[in-house]
Amino acid sequence: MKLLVIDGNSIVNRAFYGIKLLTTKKGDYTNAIYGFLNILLKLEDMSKPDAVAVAFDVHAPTFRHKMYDEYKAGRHAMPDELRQQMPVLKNLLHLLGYKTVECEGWEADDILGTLAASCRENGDECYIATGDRDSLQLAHDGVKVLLARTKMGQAVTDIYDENEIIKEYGVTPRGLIQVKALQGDSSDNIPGVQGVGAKTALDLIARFNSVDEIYEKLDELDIKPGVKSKLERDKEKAYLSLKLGEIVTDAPVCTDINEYKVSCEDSTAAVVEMTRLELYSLIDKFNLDANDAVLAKEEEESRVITSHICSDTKEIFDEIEDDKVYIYPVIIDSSVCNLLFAFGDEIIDVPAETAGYIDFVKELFENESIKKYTYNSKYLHRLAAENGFECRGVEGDLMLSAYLLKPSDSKYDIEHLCLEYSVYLPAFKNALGGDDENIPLASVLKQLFEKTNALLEEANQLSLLKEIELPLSRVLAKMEITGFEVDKQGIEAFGKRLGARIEELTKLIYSEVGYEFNINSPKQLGVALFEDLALPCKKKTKTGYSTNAEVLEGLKNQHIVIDYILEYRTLSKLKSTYCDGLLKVIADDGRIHTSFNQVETRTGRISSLEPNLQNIPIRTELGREMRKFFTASDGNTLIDADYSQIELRVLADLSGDENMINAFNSGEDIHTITASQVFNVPPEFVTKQLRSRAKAVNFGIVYGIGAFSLAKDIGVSNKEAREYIESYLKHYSGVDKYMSKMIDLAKERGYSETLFNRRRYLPELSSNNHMLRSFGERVARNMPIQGTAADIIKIAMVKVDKRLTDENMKSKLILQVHDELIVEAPENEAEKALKIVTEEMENACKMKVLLRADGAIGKTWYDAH
DNA sequence: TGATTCACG
DNA sequence: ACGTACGTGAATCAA
Repeated sequence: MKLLVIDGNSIVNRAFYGIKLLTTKKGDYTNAIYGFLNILLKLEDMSKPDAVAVAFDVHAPTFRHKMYDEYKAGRHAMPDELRQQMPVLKNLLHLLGYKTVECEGWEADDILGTLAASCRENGDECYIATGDRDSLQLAHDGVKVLLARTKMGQAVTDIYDENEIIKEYGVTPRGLIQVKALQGDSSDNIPGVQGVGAKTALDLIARFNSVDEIYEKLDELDIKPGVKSKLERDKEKAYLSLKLGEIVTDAPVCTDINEYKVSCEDSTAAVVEMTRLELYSLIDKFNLDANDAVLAKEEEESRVITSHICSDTKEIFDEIEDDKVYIYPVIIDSSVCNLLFAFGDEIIDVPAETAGYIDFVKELFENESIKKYTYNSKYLHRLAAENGFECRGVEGDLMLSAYLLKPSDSKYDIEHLCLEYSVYLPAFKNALGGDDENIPLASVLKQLFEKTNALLEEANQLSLLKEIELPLSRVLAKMEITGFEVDKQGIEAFGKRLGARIEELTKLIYSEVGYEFNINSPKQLGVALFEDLALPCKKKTKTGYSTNAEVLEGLKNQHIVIDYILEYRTLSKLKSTYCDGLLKVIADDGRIHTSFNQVETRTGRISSLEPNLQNIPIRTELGREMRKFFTASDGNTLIDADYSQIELRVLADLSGDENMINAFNSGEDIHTITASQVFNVPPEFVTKQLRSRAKAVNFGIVYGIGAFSLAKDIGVSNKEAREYIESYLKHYSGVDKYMSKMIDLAKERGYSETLFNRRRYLPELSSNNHMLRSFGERVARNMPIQGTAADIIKIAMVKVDKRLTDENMKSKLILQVHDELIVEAPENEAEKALKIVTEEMENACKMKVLLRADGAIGKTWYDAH
């Protein structure tokens, strides 16, 4: 028997970069798919195998992720154009009857090694197809390597067997492993012997066969003294490298050749997919019949997705089977939407203007036993809440499912999900020639739910979805609709006051600089300060001088204009973002209705937009004034409760550090205790300055600290900062161990996760780029903490809402700011509401440390916080 | 559209 | 040798 094993990632890369971008008419990229299949045919032709296995890496490159611009450098990420093709290619391979092999935590390399070893054992022949020369070491006995490479712009594939390798390199394939052990390989983190490069290593092994033999009689061998001393020095490294470079042969994959026999069971499906991808030439090459596609197309056309506009809403209830219904809301504006109902291939459109629409929606929504599967459940809850009823029985929300599976994606629309989860998105055609693009979107809901649910179950995330995110979407909907009352006149007056002072400052700045310019333009400001006023420039940005507050602070005593500019900046920010910005979004009811985005952050926090109510000023007294305009409406008060040190408490719990747990349970101030321990002084001698430094260290630990940044933050030397961190980790040794464990675990699994199984994939961890990898490590330390805290307050929100409802209260949650909840309560309920909020926050979940929430009551946000 | 700046936890 | 703490959203300028 003969097995062909293909290094899928390596070959698909060759295909992608070797062929110019091709797309279908619709715009889907196909060049990697086209190239891969052509190479596959060529490889089969060369090796004439009885069976074929295509190995892929599961992790790093296939996960899309957002990243900061400064980390964009380096070639770590698979480009989007290629990434999109991966699931399509894998699907097509399956349709053609090929088996793919993937194994979480194992690289394609490991799979190649394992299959090659198994063939050798069983006396089977094996061809390894790859573009990576590292795999040459696998070639011996019946194992040959098909090396794909580019020679003078032409793709060629060379067959390497043992003799061929000896001819080219002068060493055996096993020798190549020895060479690598001496030479090292930075991309695989193999150290090698420092100072020994490819040439020396090859020469040594060609003459003396192996690392072992070299070290056995190092003294007697004819080796240059310089090289000899290097070898002596790095002996341990050489042996470590040998071990690291060892080929894995025990990946848990199927090694039964018979399982890899190619058998295409549904050639029609393959032809249809190739037709959809417009890869017509491949149909012939794979000996498929293009007529299949024509026939299938005819069939496809005969089972067109039909839709009709609902004439009588009773029809919907008649169609519902098994009490399940798939609803796709087509949002017209914030309070109007059409509902598309998907029943098999049939779509029923219920436009908002349908007679009795609201009554129908009410009847459907209030019936808890009809299980709703939808996309954007928050919108369904808004529709209900706006009309004074509830939407019950929501069991699924594709947007939330997709977010939990891949929180780093930026878009979760149905088109993207179909690509991601290999669901065919049919084009819509109806008898009337309509072209409502929403119809096919609705028609694939069921398939997408099937795929995503299986994945959620695999990731243990179903309870996170059902017990936290789904109930939360209803709470968020209600909060959006309730909104936050503001004092419009107050904001206007404040804005005018700011405007007057800004004008004064503008004139002062012009007269100091000597001419008029746009103070808001960092570019013009930079020229004014650093060229015309000749102030010393300390920092530059990509595009010119840096003029941020930190730089300006440093120039404060050099010129009076700096003070004017700093004040100008502060005031114009306040005016434009907060006064003018908020005035624009006050609704007719005198309230501000923010939108909460439940699928944005990569840590599990929610975000607030249009307007963002999570960044209303508080740190300076002037900015804090803004909060006086956020008010309770007539007869009501505001309850504001916030968690005390939730992230550090979460860290204490997750790390199980006894010292930190005791610190919290003692009830003393955590920063003071930390200061006392880190700086080795009794608690009563901890000065304000020491406490504030300890506080910075505490924060830094949560963020994945570096000495440099800590030093900058608290204004001490680099060395001192390093000592603080060391001392901290010595006193909180559980934290130290925990942090290392988090990084190792994330590297091993490819993601980090919270206490409630929220995941964040970290492809950065396997990057060769130092900056990027360090970033991944900091995130691996921070995400479980920030994410668990986010999970906890979400649980608290669901519980608070439930208590307020169950106890028939009029009090309502209106805002969340990460560790803070705000409730608007009738005056006579205030005390009770305060008790409920703090109680539910503190009892959201059981931890090794107590969770503490402090609450207050006030007429305005300013007073209540 | 991307870069810069700054508001929050 | 390298650059430097986690997570967001909005306003503004400049191309």
